[in-house]
Amino acid sequence: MSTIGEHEMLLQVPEQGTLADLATHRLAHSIVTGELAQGQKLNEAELAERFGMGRGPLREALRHLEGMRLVTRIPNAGTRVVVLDRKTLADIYGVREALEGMACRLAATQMSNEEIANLKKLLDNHEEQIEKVGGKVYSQSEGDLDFHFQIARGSRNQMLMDMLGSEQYQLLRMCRYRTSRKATRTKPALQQHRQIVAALEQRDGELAELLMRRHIHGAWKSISEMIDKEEEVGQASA
Amino acid sequence: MSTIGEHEMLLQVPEQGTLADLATHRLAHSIVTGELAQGQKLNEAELAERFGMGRGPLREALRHLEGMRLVTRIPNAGTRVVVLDRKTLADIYGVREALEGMACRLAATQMSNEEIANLKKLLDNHEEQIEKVGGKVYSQSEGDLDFHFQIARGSRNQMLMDMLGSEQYQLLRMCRYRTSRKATRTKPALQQHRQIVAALEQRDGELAELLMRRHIHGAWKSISEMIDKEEEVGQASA
DNA sequence: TGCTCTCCGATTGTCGACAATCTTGGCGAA
DNA sequence: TTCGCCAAGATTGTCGACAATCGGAGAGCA
Repeated sequence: MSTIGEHEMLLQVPEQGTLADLATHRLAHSIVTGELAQGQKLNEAELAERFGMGRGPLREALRHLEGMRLVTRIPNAGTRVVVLDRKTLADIYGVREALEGMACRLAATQMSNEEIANLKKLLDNHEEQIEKVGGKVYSQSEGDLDFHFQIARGSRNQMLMDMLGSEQYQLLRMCRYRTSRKATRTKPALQQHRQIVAALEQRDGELAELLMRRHIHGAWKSISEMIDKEEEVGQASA
Repeated sequence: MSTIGEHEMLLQVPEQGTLADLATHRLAHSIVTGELAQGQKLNEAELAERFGMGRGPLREALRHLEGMRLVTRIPNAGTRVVVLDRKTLADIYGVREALEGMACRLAATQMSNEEIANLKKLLDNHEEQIEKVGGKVYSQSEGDLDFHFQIARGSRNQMLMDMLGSEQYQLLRMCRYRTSRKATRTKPALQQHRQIVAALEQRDGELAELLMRRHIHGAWKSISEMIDKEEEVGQASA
């Protein structure tokens, strides 16, 4: 239907449900955007007061976040925001390559013509935003996530969608926020996205998988280099 | 080190931690083994009393299980054991094919010679158990899970290990319990396992991945047929 | 001066009770 | 008879207080 606001799906936003769900959402957002620093300790009482709720719901939220791997919990020692070191990111991107490649292969046979058309429109919007000075880098990054999520959805594999989109894989978004501010590599990424859509249009699953794997592999190499540089300046200033 | 008792890793058993962790463990076990039927509603007060704890820790446990996808929770309407229908199982096995194939490919270059040797011993034990009337089918099934988990560990990819082993993927064990009582297909499965280990010994990642994918694909076909038959008799008796 | 041990504050873990919401059974009207 | 509405029971959601445990500051001793 609509091609805009789809990334709402990535974090079922309204959360009209329980306070615990609300807290989960707010905390996840704070962690993903870096508002809460990596490794920072999360004080239950303090957070509960800030959110205007008791500690019960908040503890449930922390348990939920633990399941999402956004926090680490040690009994009797508190909960901390997860730390994304180089090895962890490498592992994530490796898994992503396998899962998103698979999603692409399935999507090539499962997506409707209309869905593929919408995907093209999404890329058009994306390009438009890039043209006007990159728009806010924010929406650009989220737009990219939209693209990947739409393909995951196109696979018609619920487990895959769960792992790549709705909950399990928030770590990715976290990584994006950390790295995508540099906002390099958007042009070639868009080009690769178009290639992938073309493969989907031709219903060529093998090619689509190959292109997606290559795309993600390239993204990882780019991010990896970025981390290297950051570590260098980190070393220099230390 | 030891090749026995390794499947303890699959459900960090001791759980000397909090009551919530204990409840998580006990509930997960009950669900996986089928002691709690699929779709059954979980009453908080009742379970809390049975486990001799308050509702607080129990609710945290349910939140954790929700993250593991072992239960489904609907606000103000309670928590239910997840239902593994045919589509869900198909999705799971599809994802498994991608992830375990990847694990195998990585393991071929990452595992030490000693680890591979231990893997062979594991299969010897496995064969022994099959010879003596199949032993308890239980340990046989768990032994198979051990095999797969050892390879996941051999990938040296923590995210992969998490997804395949320690927490996220309990659904698989649940499925095993439901289907493996029939205990067919153990001989060919063992044969395939040996082929995989041989590929690992030769450090042939591509071959190892291919064999693992084929192995899992075969397992799904076998289980799929089993479900078909069950549905037939179900239809007949209805 | 440096190390250890102890005690205290802070934080987490747990419980019981209360409020909000949903479900169900019964009653009355069309 | 059947449909819809209402009330009572049951269940979930939430809160505040208490107990258990941990980390750290400071005193005491070598």
